[in-house]
Amino acid sequence: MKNNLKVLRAIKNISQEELAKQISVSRQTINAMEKGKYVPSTVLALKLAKYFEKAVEEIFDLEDSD
Amino acid sequence: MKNNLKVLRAIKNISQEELAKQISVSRQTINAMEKGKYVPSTVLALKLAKYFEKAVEEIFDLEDSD
DNA sequence: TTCAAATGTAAAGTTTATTTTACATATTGA
DNA sequence: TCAATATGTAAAATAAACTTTACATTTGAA
Repeated sequence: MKNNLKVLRAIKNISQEELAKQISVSRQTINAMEKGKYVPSTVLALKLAKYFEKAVEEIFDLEDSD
Repeated sequence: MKNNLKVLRAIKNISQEELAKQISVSRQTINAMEKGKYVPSTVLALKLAKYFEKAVEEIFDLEDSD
């Protein structure tokens, strides 16, 4: 699964740390997600979607391997 | 986090087992989700959304406790 | 009422998400 | 250039997702 977090974050011009704070996770969790190192929980995905005012599907995308 | 899976499944009139097969998880995973026992991964949420032709937000809902 | 299918649940085990700490590198502004 | 801030990464620990097996209960149709 891939995602646009890095771009969305750039548009809002906030750091990984700031985003982490906003949605109450560690900075490493944000970093790891952006680097595609793991798949977040649905709660996290919904929080990110809410924060960026996007649909979950606009941020996260299934891949053939999923 | 809550969800409508039971209702959506009733509309399509398929069993937990059938749904499990469709999205390649165990029946217990479907059952546990419906019973609110745990939060699925985003991959699973996206697969369910695709299967039911709904947005993730139409199936899953954040609660204050999230 | 009876039988089969569907659902609920539980325990044990495996895998994966997430945290914490810590450090190295990159970037940027003064 | 210097210092601060941002990012990448890694290891160890914990929590949570998910599987498998197994069994009990419910439901619905013949």
